[in-house]
Amino acid sequence: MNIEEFVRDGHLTYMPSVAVDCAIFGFHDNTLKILLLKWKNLKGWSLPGGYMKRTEEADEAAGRLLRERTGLEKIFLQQYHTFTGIDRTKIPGMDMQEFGHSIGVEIGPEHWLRQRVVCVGYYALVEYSRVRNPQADTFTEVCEWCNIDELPHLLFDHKEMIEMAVKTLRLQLNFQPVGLNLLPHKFTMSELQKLYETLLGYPLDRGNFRKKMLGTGILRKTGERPTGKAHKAPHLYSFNKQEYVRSLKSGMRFS
Amino acid sequence: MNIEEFVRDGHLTYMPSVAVDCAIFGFHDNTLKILLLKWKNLKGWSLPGGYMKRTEEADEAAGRLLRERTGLEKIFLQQYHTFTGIDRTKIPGMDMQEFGHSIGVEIGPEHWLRQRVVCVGYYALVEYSRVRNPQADTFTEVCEWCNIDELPHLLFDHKEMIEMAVKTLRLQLNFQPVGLNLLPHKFTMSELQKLYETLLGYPLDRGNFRKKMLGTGILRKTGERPTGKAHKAPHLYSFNKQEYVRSLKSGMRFS
DNA sequence: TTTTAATGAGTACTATTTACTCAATAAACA
DNA sequence: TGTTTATTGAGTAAATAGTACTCATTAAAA
Repeated sequence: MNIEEFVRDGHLTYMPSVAVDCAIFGFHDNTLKILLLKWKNLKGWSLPGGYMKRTEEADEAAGRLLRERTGLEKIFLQQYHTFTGIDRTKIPGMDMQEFGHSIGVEIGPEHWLRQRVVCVGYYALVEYSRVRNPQADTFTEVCEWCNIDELPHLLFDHKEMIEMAVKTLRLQLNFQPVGLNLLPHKFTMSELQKLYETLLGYPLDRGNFRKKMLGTGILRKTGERPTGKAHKAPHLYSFNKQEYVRSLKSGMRFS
Repeated sequence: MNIEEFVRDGHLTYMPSVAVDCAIFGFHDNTLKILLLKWKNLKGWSLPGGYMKRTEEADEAAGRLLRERTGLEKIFLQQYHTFTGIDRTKIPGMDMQEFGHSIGVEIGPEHWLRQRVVCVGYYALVEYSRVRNPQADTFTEVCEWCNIDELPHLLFDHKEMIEMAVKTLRLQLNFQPVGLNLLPHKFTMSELQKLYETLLGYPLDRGNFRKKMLGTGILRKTGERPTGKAHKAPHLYSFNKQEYVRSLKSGMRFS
């Protein structure tokens, strides 16, 4: 669907007042990253998102968006909050009419795009390296990873959305398979620790982290020890998924 | 707004595809209770809920509903999930036309009430005794407390909604001021323990619970010891709200 | 060959949790 | 009126978990 079609007939396919936005998290170079879109005619970035189709539920809409941006299927995806601010999509200093002109279409006063939109927020956890060529959408020109603590200027209420998503991710660390979904299949103990430290926001004792992690039984030694880097080669681990999920049910705890 | 007005012009006041439902919890006789509505023309019960006004945000809508049913203001209220199932408001064996006739109004095929509705779910915690005379709404005839494990037949997707609300409440026990909002101002240690046991779903050791609770510093001895009942008179406690909120930030833990 | 920085493993100490015991007490009972 | 009963307040010992370390090992770099 191109822009003209979307502006004219979008309301036939989509619900005009319900959207889904998706905070897609990745972990790389010991840093939490998020996938953002740079808009064509607005000076700012946003989360990937879009209207909900009339024929789909929110989970499906979020999955579709994730697929469209990353090409990935069957990704860990969680609804975390619904945003309903009255003027949440308003852009300071620009009205919808102007925006229409900037993209070359007419958006009259009764146009369906003028309706108030509530937005169901999701967060997704993806393995960073699997996202090869993230795709922008109709209204955007760049889709790329941004460090979570070096965010660009964000449009709409997306700053608040990201803050809330990160906060939720932190709280869910002991109840959701965060490591399993953010790390590659094989990883070192240090990488796992760095992920926890990044999300918790404070350092952990190396020996105790190691002891506790191994104690939970959620890790499997692969036997490999990747050489090539300086110093002693670390073991490579992978998750014992069954045991991980079982552990989460009673709630792990790292402090 | 009466039924005729609502059916005819409701879409001018309300967003036709966004609603809010509210799981209102109370605690009485050592039992978790929820406030439910019995419908006039449908054989079943539902959560209090309603369309979101065009001029209000979800939090405000939930607050309004809570006020309309219970008469209470400034109640602990938390969004917990948004429900978007395609046929979530469908009633097996009855279509909207029939329903319209049953309440004496005409609901044609293009009527605004036919639109798909997504629903933002909230849960509220109220002090049971403060709810004196819960009020039914336009479509319902009874509004009353039900035991959480003796639920009547529920309409729409409200069984799922309640289950999810209870699950959320359990998970939030250590992060939200659940005791503070569900218990009366003054309460005994046993009552507090019963609340925790009810929500957690398993018994706790009395001595250890007491020791830990007093250790957190969130309780204040009132000095009173209510007499009149059999056996040794227990102390009455109230919450030290500041300390409670502070404790929750780092997350309490009862297992 | 030596140095360096990181890993794997372990240890002593502290704090918390768990599973109990026991005296005190207020109403109910005989 | 004295005794019984159920419940409360308080405390303890043992087991478990968490904290702050040390130290030998090792692979690449100097």
